[in-house]
Amino acid sequence: MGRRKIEMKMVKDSNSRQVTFSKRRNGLFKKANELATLCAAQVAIVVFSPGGKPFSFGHPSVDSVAQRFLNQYSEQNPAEAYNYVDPRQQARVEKLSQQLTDLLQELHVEKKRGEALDRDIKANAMFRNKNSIDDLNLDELLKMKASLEVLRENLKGRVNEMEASASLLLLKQGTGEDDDDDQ
Amino acid sequence: MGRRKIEMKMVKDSNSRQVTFSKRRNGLFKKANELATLCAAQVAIVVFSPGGKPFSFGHPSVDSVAQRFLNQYSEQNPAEAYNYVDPRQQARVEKLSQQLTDLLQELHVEKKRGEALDRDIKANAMFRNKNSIDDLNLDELLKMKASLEVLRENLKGRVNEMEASASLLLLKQGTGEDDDDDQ
DNA sequence: AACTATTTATAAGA
DNA sequence: TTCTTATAAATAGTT
Repeated sequence: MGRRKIEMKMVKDSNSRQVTFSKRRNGLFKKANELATLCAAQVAIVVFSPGGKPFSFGHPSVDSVAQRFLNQYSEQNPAEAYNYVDPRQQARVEKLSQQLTDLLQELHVEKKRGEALDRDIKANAMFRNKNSIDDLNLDELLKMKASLEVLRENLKGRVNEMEASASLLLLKQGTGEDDDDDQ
Repeated sequence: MGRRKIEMKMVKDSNSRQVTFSKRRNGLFKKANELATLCAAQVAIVVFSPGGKPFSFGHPSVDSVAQRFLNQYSEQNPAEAYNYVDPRQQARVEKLSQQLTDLLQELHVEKKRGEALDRDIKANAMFRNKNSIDDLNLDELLKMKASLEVLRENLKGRVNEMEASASLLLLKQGTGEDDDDDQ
């Protein structure tokens, strides 16, 4: 967006990448602020720059949103009463987290596979269209494509839900800090 | 942005607000994805809609970014001598653990099926290459259609299984649904 | 869910 | 980094 359209690949040049990161981080936080303002929504964002520096945006604060996220699952759990985490429990959570990460990785592969299939079907449809051999089959193919897209959307949602569920087990102690950190 | 510029105040009409929320949430997540892709950055977003439903975006995942963020602030973590484990949390962890085990089992099956699908797709591609565009006839088109239908059935089955398995991971109600709205 | 007239974001350049 | 500007992208209002 701008003088030229750019490929959605990692910007190779380290300097340009840093510039792009700064600009887009600002843009992202601005959008988040607008979303919160216009819609009375709560938003929390944490970003690590390519250099590993943390930035955050929160409305009303990262901490409050994280707490709310937590409370959804801990119900009336008076978790704030103790900050200690049993090492065995911690180890277990970490193991679960690792498994979940692996799982998400696998699901990511599945998604890629689905996208490849989409491309195949699309190519097929275009090919047919160009040669206008069989419009009925083209229509069927497009319907199939739409159906696959719905399935894939469902899958995507499930992954998000899993991530949210897992977050819970990990967001334990208070976050501290809310609005903008710095580089 | 659009037909008219709008004031940066909460949208009063509940319906419009919901529409705006959906559109802008999508926009925000897209921007976040671009930031992560272009800049090799890690990004986590949690949003609560005006209706109170949570949505999240994470690259590589919400929990990994949250962990990294939280670790920065847990340096002075006292780790009391309590040996108490909240039973509810313990139950959650055990339940999740079991579900993950089940899910991993299913994924193993899915992997095999995915490999078969890959072979099908490759065969299809070869089939298409072998026959020049000009030679494509109705018979071949029908074969291709049949083949694609088989592929769709396979994929549908795989996604259904994944959805069923993933559902087990849902600890509570209303965790973001898929990608859609709420109120 | 789609469609556009506009506004906004931003890539490249200074 | 900040500004400028040409262009790409997002989206408000509409159907």
